[in-house]
Amino acid sequence: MSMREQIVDAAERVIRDLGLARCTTKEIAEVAGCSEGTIYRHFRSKEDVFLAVLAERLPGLLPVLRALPEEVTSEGEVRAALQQVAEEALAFYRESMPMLLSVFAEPKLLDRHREWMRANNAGPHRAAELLADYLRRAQRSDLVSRDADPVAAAQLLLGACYLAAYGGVFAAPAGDSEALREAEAFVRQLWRTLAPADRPAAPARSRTKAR
Amino acid sequence: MSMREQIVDAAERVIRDLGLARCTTKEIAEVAGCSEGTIYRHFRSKEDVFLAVLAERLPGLLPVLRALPEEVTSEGEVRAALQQVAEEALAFYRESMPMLLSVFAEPKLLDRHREWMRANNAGPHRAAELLADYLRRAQRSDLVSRDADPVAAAQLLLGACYLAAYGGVFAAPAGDSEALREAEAFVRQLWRTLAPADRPAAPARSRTKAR
DNA sequence: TGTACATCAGTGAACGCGCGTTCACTGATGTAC
DNA sequence: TGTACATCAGTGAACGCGCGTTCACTGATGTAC
Repeated sequence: MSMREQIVDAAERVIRDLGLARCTTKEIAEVAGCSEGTIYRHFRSKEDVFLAVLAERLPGLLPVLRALPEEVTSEGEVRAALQQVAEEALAFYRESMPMLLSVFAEPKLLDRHREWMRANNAGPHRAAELLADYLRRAQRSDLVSRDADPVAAAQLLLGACYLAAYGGVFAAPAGDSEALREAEAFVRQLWRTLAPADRPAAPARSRTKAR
Repeated sequence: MSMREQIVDAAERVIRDLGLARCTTKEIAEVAGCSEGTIYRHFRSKEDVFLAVLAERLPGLLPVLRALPEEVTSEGEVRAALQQVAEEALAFYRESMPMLLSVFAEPKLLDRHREWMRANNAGPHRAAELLADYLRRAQRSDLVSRDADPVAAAQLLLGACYLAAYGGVFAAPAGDSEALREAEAFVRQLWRTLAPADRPAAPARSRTKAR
């Protein structure tokens, strides 16, 4: 692994362990196993290191959403897709939370990160858009009610995952695996409350049977 | 206004304007119109000033949720209540975002804030609980479908508001009033997608009877 | 009322510390002939 | 192969700066007699 990669890795770890405010060049160098001077052989400033962490080390949620199928063929598929999206979203938000939130403490860093996100057509709004697109396709195939607002539904699902992740990180900073499993189980149930509104097509049949 | 209040006000303004990382004792003193020494007549440390800001200057969302009526009498009432909750939640999250998020940059501060929240029985989970309680009461009065999971529904609604607020702050840090109005209009529509699942009474009168 | 003293919010210069950044230097590696 | 030189990632001591915090001091206000 190149020195540059080691430095970015180290910065990420320090941010997670000690917080952005305590992520100093000294600390990064120690974890990376190099001198502070070396950092400046690879980056113009500490801020550039942070930007590299944000750009290169944040797990992506968008790829998952871009991979949602073009053709929607069955109701079960929609259900499974929503469930998977919810799980991935929760994992992503939990993973990124410490870094995403810290950035708000330093407006200059936030500005540059925002600019990068805009240039790469990323950001929270894109996730909702992609999921809404999928729901619209499902609507066209009559697998989701035409009454439902795809944008609102996407926002509801992703928002619930986001809030669950935030609540988890807020309540238990360390990797509380029990709480995490609980949240995962909870998120898996979300579509049950959200979906009935989206599936009036199959109401009589499946619903009477199921209950 | 006492000097103490002036200092807390000043700290809040500086955090909003410059970010937590740039909120120094010098800056606070300048905005408060006193010397740096004066801050230490009223607070033991800078961290204590921040905690006072968090405890005393964050607008409350919980009071709104605690004010939800005990008795639920009509379907229109539920609709109006959900709409109001969504608007208040969006406003609260937008308002608090810069401070709530910054805290994650400084784990020590986060720890103390969390402890305070716990002691005061507050936090994100409480909001969802209170809203879920209300939905349960509505269920008991048959104004919301018994099939709906109140906890999930509460999480969906509040989560969507939270994500909308986050997206807003992320996309436009300054008070972009147009984007804000857009988000408000959007949030006002959320219950339309969420509620049908909770109100089988309205769309198909026969269904409630059937059960 | 006048005098002597006590109290205490507020001052601002000074402090030591830890930060991000610089730079003259080292030494391993590559290249020309 | 051996020799002379160039390159460049990495070093670590040193720098100046801005930070949070301290403390001897000021001066307005209150109180006792």
